[in-house]
Amino acid sequence: MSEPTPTIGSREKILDVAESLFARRGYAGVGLREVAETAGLGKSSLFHHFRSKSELYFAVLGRVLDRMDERLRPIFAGGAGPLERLDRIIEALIDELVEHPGSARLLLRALFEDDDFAEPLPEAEPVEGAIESIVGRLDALLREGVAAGVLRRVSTPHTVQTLIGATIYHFASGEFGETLLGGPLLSSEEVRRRKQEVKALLHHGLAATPATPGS
Amino acid sequence: MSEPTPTIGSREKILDVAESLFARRGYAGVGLREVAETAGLGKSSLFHHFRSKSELYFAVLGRVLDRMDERLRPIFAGGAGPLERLDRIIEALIDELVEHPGSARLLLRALFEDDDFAEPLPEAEPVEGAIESIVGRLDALLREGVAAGVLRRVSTPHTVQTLIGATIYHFASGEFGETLLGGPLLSSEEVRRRKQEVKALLHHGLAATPATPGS
DNA sequence: TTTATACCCGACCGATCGGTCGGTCTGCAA
DNA sequence: TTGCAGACCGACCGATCGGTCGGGTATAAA
Repeated sequence: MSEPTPTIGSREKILDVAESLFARRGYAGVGLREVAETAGLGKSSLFHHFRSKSELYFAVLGRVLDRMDERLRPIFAGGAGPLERLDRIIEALIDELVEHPGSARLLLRALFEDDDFAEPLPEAEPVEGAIESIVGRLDALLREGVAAGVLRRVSTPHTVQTLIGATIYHFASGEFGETLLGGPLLSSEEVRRRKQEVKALLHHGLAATPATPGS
Repeated sequence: MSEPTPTIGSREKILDVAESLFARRGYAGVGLREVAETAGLGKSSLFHHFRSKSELYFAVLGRVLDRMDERLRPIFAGGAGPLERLDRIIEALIDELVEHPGSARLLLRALFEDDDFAEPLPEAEPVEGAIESIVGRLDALLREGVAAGVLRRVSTPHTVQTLIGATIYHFASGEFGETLLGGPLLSSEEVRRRKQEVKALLHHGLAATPATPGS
């Protein structure tokens, strides 16, 4: 009676709490006791929904990647030109990172916390597949732009890395980024500015300059 | 007799080991027992050199930042034009990240693991100061370029973020980056390509385009 | 009314955590 | 020869870690 979500949603509540905590303090920095109690449960009840800590972690990561994929898929599949699709991908990616704070940190950590799990865990595979899928489509889009002559002859994997840095790292930078910008990272003004800066860098820095003689 | 560094250097050995481990698994993911034994000591001996885990951590970070500062300072202070100084900063930054693998991950983690330490620790202050100093000089250099008219009227803090992403994130990306590139991140060939890509993006994307009418 | 299932809990397990303590060994100065 | 300080160690501390276990409760099908 008192709870807004009486019984349904306990699993989602755990995922919400775990997403926030893992984003803030990383896999090793979060204890299951804190996750459970923040979600309003005893620690034992966690193991009713998730068999282990790593399964919970990859479930959180999977949910973040599913949201991202759902948002980006129609744009990748859209019929616009490569450069316009790239613009829309950047905007949608940033929108997703802003609407779900923590996603950026969680993803950034996932990209370079591979050493946390020495043995390859089976529950990690769908997550790795989802990352590969999104990154692969982004790389393909860049290749298409180069092939169509609308982008410079850049190394597309390096450009993928640069775009990840320009978006995911930026929104994961937390206090440091806010000190640098002198204000909140997620204000609509600063988000708009970030989109503009990244797109401008892309248009000036990646677009083929029609009048410039090639090297 | 058997040790190459008989007694002198035990502290440095600890710092070396801790740098590698903290870079790979983060602050919370590393136990002092492992640090000590990898350095060839008992755990108790660690506390003879460092009063606490956090003091060790910030000593490691401080050493990384000192190396970086020593390398970048003469370039910042040099007499070259802003654009050429920017090129040299990027090259020197990447050289430093390559010569000391782990630095990239350590620094990236430091930039967004602020939540690991809820209470402000006194030993963190010199580290924060060193970061602010380097970032401040980079920002000033970008401002100088804009003022001199050799750079577009970009937001300099946002551009700092982009450059951090393009350099530090890239060399921190580990297995993910190697999968993306299809080979080792630190091969001289791939390092050379990274420098070239970042500088090209900078020249095409940041340099003022003299013939283009402003918006 | 019985049985099955989902959900949740307190108590407990062995292991590991950061950190302390008392003490040993070595080299050097007095 | 003594004394002192730096370097090092094993044993131990309370706390917390991920995970298990047996049991309690509610709902719904049989």
